Amino acid sequence: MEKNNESLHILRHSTSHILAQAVQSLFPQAKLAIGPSIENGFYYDFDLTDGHAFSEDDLVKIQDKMIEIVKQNLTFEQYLIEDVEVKISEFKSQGEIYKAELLEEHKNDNPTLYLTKDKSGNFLFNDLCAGPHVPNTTYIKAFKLLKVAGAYWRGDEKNKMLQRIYATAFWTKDDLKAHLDFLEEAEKRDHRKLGTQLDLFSIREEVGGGLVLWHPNLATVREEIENYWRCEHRKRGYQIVNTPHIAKSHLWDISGHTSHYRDNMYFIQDEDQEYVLKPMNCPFHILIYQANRYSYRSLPLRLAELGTVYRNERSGALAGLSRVKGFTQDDAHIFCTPEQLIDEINAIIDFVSDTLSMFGMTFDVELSTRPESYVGTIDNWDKAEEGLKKALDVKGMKYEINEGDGAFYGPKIDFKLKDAIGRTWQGATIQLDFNLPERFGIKYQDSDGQLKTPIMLHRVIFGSMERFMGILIEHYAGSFPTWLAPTQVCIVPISNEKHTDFAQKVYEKLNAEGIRVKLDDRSESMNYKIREALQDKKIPYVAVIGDKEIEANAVAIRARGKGQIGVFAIDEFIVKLAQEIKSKGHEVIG
RNA sequence: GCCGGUGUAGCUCAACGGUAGAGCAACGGUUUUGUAAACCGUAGGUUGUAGGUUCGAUUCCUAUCACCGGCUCCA
Repeated sequence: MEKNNESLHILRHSTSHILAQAVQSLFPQAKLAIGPSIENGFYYDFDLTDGHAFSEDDLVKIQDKMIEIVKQNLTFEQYLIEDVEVKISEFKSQGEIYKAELLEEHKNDNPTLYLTKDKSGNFLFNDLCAGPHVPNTTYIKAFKLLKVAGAYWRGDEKNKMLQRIYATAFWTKDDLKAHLDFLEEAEKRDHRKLGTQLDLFSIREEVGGGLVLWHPNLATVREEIENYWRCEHRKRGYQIVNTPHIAKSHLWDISGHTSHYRDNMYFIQDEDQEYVLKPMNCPFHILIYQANRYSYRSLPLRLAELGTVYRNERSGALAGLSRVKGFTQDDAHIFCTPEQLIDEINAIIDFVSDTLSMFGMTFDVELSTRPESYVGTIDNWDKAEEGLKKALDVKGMKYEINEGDGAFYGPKIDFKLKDAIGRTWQGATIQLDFNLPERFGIKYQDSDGQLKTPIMLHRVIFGSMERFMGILIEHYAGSFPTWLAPTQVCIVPISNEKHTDFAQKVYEKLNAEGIRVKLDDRSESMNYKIREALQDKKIPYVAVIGDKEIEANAVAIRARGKGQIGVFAIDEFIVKLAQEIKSKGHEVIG
């Protein structure tokens, strides 16, 4: 059997059968649901009908049992189900209701069973499965059970919650070890850990889950990114606006939020007037549009805002900076004519792609279509979905279709960013909306003199500042490039007594140039300060100052992760540092 | 919201029925350093919160808040 990526899925799927066999042998009451291969591993869902919950200890026992089964050198054999109805009732009588349900669905697809058989030809276990599998268990050499989690049968929260065991398998022990090492490495990059370690942000119980306190360090990173964002928007023809945090409920009745987004909204009662804490910025931008008359010549109108919104999330959904209740969207709304639409969408795709590639990030694209709860006519929705598809096709971008995942007012193009652990997060999104302009009755005057309804695009590049920072922290593993680093240079005098005066002058000089610099004149050893600055605080540069440097009017530079890189005249260092900062991520010094 | 797990000093962890201990950080002192952890000392906690069981609770039980791994949902 050739050992490539495709066959790895087969190996994993086969290992999942062994997992099921082990579980049923240790827990005869366990009923089998499904056990597919997934990216980086596989899982199997079980219904432990007696309410027992798999523990860490159980995982060890199950893993041992699997090793025992594998050692028996069993063969996998396919078996065609001849009488489906008989097998369904057999499954039912065994209590295998999930298998029965699956077989019922696949009864016209020539369903097969896979059996594991020992050397004497005894069948030990069977599972409804289309296959294929590895020929026998000698192929299964390197696997590990990772974690237990709850999962709804068929992913529907109306169904029973099953217990899912996540695991992984590889062709060799070395491959397995490499993957486990990767997971460990990813854990170190977790933005929540780095957030504490680097004093970036905190989330306090007293404030509430999903509400972020930005510490000075992360606020600095954000400031740099926002400055870049503003500058880039002006270049690309956007105008920047600001809008309030609350508005009367009536505004959200017009937009449709009170009926389609209610569960996510916070309401504020003020005497007999009800207000809503804004979950989105769009209605405000529409009102700004309404303040003036527009013609086809003056469109597109591009309004951008770093708008802070609040959304009530289901309690289990919150996660670090990735999923919060209060967040700032780098939002924009573009009002345009149908003729301008494709160019506008393409310009946004370029904007997203330019921005993400500046950070060296990769992304996948998805097109999300009409959800169950929506406003507007099917005709408008079809037009909108076609428009987005056309724009993506013109760009030649590859994308997946995500049925029913659009916003309630329009379909969207989503850009999925990967975090350190390989989880994907929605970052940038472009949403095409024929509906809100109609609901608010906004118009423009076309070349034929007629008043027409403009098309509206909602879009974000970073998604939210919070989530993007989370991804950024993990992306850089906390070692921000110089332009973003909260502290860019740490000055370390070798002897406080002899060198601090000069170090102070260097500090003032760098500070006057707008460089984020710190002088470490604590009574600590030089080695300690260097280690703390470079390793713990992940500051890009340490400037060491001693007799020789004072003599030469210079600084000895040590760079994060690189060690000593040389002695620079102070002015030369400043020039190079400024170049590096300006380059936004490209290393100049060294 | 659901399933499972976890909340002990600023951080990382220990003790697990007999009223809490370490390392790092902090603070004080000594040291003044030539390139990734100098030395000594001090202080710091109603063990997330509220109830309950018990002679006695950080430890057991219940509720609640928060976090973690997932599911569902989403920027």
